[in-house]
Amino acid sequence: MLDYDFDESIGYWLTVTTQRYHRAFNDALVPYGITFRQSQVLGWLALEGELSQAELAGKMMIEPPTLVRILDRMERDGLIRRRPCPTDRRRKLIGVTAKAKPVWAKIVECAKGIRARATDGLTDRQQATLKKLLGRVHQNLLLTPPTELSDR
Amino acid sequence: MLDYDFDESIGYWLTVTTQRYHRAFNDALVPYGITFRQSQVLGWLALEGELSQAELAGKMMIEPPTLVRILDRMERDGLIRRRPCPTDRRRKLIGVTAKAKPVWAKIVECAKGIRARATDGLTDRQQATLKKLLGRVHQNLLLTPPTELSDR
DNA sequence: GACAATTCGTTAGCCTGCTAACTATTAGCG
DNA sequence: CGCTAATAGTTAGCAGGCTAACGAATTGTC
Repeated sequence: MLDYDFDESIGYWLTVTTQRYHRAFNDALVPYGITFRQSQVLGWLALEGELSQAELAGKMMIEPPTLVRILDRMERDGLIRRRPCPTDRRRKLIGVTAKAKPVWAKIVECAKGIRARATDGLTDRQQATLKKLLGRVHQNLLLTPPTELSDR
Repeated sequence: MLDYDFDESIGYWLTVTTQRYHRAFNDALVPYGITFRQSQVLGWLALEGELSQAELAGKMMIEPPTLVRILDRMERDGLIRRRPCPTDRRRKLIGVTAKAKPVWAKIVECAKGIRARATDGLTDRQQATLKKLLGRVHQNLLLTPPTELSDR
């Protein structure tokens, strides 16, 4: 039978919990017409000011091609602006528009609500533990996979 | 500024860790020509035998339309078979093909490897804690969102 | 027995992930 | 200076997530 317990796997719980989290977040954002990833873009821009696409992709831990289409939609909806970098003609600087600013205030409320809901019943210590354990798993998986004898 | 610490958010760690996990899993499965979700389908079928699509979607915690395309690809690749249910003409029973069986043995090895890598440095107690905390977050987010005054 | 409500699988349309490959530009080095 | 290498953004193509809406079949109810 070669059975393998998905229920017992960390990966299973990681998957279903994250899925649930994103769904809750996206549902909460529907009234404002944006998505989880779009809110994250606005979040980083609010924190850091203008960023290039590569920098933003780095902060969000996604690949640049993934970011391109997220930004395309946000630009289409008038939430962000792409501006050519004055010193490097390859780069484009991403900035928020005036239209996005009031949206951002709503998102912060939303995010706090979801976070509170997600961590309901968990003590501060437990939340810290959860983050620490997730951080360790993340770190473990960042390392290059143990391919037999890297050939370079 | 209305800043909101993505770094401090459970959602951030959930997102990046899960992404990393899926990427590691998919990378490891490339030699066998299948993906994480496809391996999960084979896993549940190995455990439970033939299942309808609705049952399978329930086990995998995804929506039926999402499953349809996953199964389409697996059927195209000859890994599974859709068989009309003899007692209910709406249902289709999903079963693995002979071609899929040797693949499944490989997947189990793979999955164990990834799981070991992900949990490297974590004690059994810490792994249990992680699963318990994830389970609680998942449970919290399953509840219907606190929409103001459900109107029915 | 007939009609309404429900369930099953599917399709269409949207958003998000990835890799590979391309163009344009900049950086590095002989 | 000039050529190679690296970098920034994009496109194309694939896989996976969702909701809304549909036809076919079954269930429930009067």
